[in-house]
Amino acid sequence: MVTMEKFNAHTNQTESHQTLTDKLRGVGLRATRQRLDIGSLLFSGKDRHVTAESLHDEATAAGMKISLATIYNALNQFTDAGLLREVLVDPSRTYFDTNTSSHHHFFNIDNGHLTDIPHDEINVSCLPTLPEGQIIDGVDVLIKIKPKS
Amino acid sequence: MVTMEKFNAHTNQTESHQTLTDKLRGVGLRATRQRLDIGSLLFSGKDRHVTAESLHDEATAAGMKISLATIYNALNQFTDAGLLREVLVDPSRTYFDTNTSSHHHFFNIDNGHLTDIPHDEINVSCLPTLPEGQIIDGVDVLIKIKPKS
DNA sequence: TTTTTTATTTAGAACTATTCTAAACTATTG
DNA sequence: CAATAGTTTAGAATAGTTCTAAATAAAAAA
Repeated sequence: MVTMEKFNAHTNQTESHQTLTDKLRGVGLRATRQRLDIGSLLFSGKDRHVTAESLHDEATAAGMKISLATIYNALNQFTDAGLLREVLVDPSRTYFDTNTSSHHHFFNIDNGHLTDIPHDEINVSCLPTLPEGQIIDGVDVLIKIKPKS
Repeated sequence: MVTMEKFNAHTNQTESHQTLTDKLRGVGLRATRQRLDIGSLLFSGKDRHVTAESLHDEATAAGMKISLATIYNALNQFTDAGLLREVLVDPSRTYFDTNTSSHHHFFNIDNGHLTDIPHDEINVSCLPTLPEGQIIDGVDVLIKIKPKS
């Protein structure tokens, strides 16, 4: 069997070093050694979830020399460029809600304001099968909003 | 018009100092001056969203002497007891996802693992009317799971 | 009651994730 | 190549939160 490059279902193109360079240039970022290294870890076919630290550890283990600050920079730049997406987990500035009934929230990313979405105005038809032996602890829906243009 | 105590739709009882004491005792917490003060700010009828800091500022402005550490303690204890609910916003340990398509997540609160929920396995019928002049920036659904008992 | 036990509060230190700073470095442009 | 504009980096700074251990207050026992 011949060695093949991996096919990426999201970008619809093979992920070689060259296309990674193109990908970075395409979003206005210079194809530096560090970004190529980071990109090679992130965009090699399968979908991944990483934190800055986990990625830094991984890069270090792979013998790549990249500072933690650069990892943070790159992750934020990739996210701004739409190459990554942030996942809301494990909040730092924690908001507490006196309404403990099942309901969800609008979060105004412009001014940080949080407002309730009445329980009956949103409907999560939650069919997904849970991983074996697991049960639901809670469901959070956050709709991030911002001022029109 | 006679002064009336506020009626709380959630607890189905009037919110006097006495019922606040009961409320705290009911969840196994001593009715200390600080917790009563904090409770009087939180549970006086209307639903609220607060952070530890905002509540501390508010308490201080109201002439209450409560340390920030105590505010944190109380908010966490109230939350553990089900009197408050945490809202996921403004993450600190940020997770980045290489899958930028619209999809959501399972978060295993036991071991911190994050897994994708395929796009077609969850459905948010999102009817709510947005506040005037606002548009949607993104929707996050996080289903927190844990091991069966 | 008074005493004893146990929970709570607190200031300040510690911690953790993240961003900032400013100097050294590197890619790109002319 | 030289100039310029973007990038990397170590380390300092910041912010939200938790921890520590001593002082205090509430509840239970006597």
